[in-house]
Amino acid sequence: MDDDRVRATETSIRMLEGLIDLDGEAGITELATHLSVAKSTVYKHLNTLESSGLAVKHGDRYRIGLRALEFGGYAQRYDGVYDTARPQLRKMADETGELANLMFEEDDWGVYVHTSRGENAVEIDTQTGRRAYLHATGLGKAILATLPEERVEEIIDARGLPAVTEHTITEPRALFEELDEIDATGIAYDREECVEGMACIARPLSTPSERPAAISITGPVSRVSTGETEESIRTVLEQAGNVIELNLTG
Amino acid sequence: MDDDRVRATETSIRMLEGLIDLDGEAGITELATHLSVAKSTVYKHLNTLESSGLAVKHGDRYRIGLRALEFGGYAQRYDGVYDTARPQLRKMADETGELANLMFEEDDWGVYVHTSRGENAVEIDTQTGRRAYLHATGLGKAILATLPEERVEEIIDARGLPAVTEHTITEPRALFEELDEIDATGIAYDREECVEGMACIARPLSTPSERPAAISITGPVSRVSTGETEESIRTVLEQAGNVIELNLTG
DNA sequence: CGACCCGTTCGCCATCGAGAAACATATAGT
DNA sequence: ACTATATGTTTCTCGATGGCGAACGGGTCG
Repeated sequence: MDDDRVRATETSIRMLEGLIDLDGEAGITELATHLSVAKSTVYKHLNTLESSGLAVKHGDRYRIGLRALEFGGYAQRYDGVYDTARPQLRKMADETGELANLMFEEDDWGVYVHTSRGENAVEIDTQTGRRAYLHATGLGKAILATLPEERVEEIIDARGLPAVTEHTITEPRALFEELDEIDATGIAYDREECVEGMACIARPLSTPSERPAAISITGPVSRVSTGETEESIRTVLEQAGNVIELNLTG
Repeated sequence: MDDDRVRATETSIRMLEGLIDLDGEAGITELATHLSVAKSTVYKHLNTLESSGLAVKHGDRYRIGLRALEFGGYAQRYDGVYDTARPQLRKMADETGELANLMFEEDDWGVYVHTSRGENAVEIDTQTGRRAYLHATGLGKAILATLPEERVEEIIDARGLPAVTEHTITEPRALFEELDEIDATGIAYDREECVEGMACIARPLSTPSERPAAISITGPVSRVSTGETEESIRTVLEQAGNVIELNLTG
């Protein structure tokens, strides 16, 4: 039965998604045609969203409002992992000069929750809140490695194993093998599986929170994947991870 | 007429707010009694919110989902100010050792959009997305100083001038006087007007974006408000602000 | 084992969300 | 200057649906 959902809420959310599709900003007619609904419907929904701060009106154009950020903040911080990890990410970024990331698993997705940029950090899009396939990033694989096999199956069923680049693992068999190895070594590697030319070294976090998490360092293959730096990045990850885990259990 | 709003959407949003009220986490019955609506209603709304990622179910408890963070990210970044300011905030934090903040005005509120912590940064709550009265913070006053008088009147009408601490400006007269001074000097001070014991030095940002913004350094009165450091913080703010403005107009 | 408490399901009804079309207002074209 | 066209706003109508209350079923605690 589809009767345990509220359609009006769903369309309101579709409005927000529509705004994103239309480069984050749209007028009423524009959004109405994009979503194939009546103008008056869009009008009422945007009005409602605006009065709660989830949308913002500027002239005749609408955008997503900062209120969403407030809600997001609660999602981000409720278990303390974010707050604890944040200074460590910064330290990681400083020590390596690269890009440090924190990811949570939620709803079968990997969600980038925070990033910290070192001096030479690459400029790739790790916008806070962005979702990524768990099997296609070092962070995601690190997370998957901590989950029971059935859970991983579930996630595969839900999201599939699409190829994000030509190096992405797309075979369940291969994925499970790698997860075993990650579980054994405690470190996950990603060599251009997520972004062409980029590599990523990740480490799962073992926290009291029920929300799976991982941290990583990302950079160009040329820098991150060479034996020497790889070694030092691993220790940076290890230390930062230990500190985070200690702070959370202590 | 109240007919140009969507009630179902409003109640969905009330559910999210309710979750916050209940310490970020609640069961269905709990939330139903808190909001004084039928259990089945809460059930349907949370179900809907969950399937879009705005809520997350863990066992029988619901929380706000990280999807909100994704939406918030778009609100944060659409005009480029956030991305441009971020590295400068970090620099400000490093150079002063204190807490650096970025605030936007939206919907007559001041919204904390990013913070960067220096070595000695105080641990106060500047959670991303948090809203604050514009008249009661250095950041807010810096923003108000850039707005036309009518706009400031509007904001006062909408949000009032409540006393946040005993030092908060609560008289329109006094506020406008200070805004004039801020406008003349380009710097806004806040001495315990927002948080007891804390001072804040802020500077408005003049950007191509129609969204008013300001940056600041916050710290204990004892450190921030003494002549010498105050001086150096001012120059740090000035420089960072210039760089941001230059990057955005260039 | 029974009394509760919770999430879930069911069925009902007045409400209200959604659409279509008319209206108002601004901008562009000739 | 005056259409023509686009947009946001309003109105109206109708069927769907949101919200309720009550019943169900599965835990848990005494």
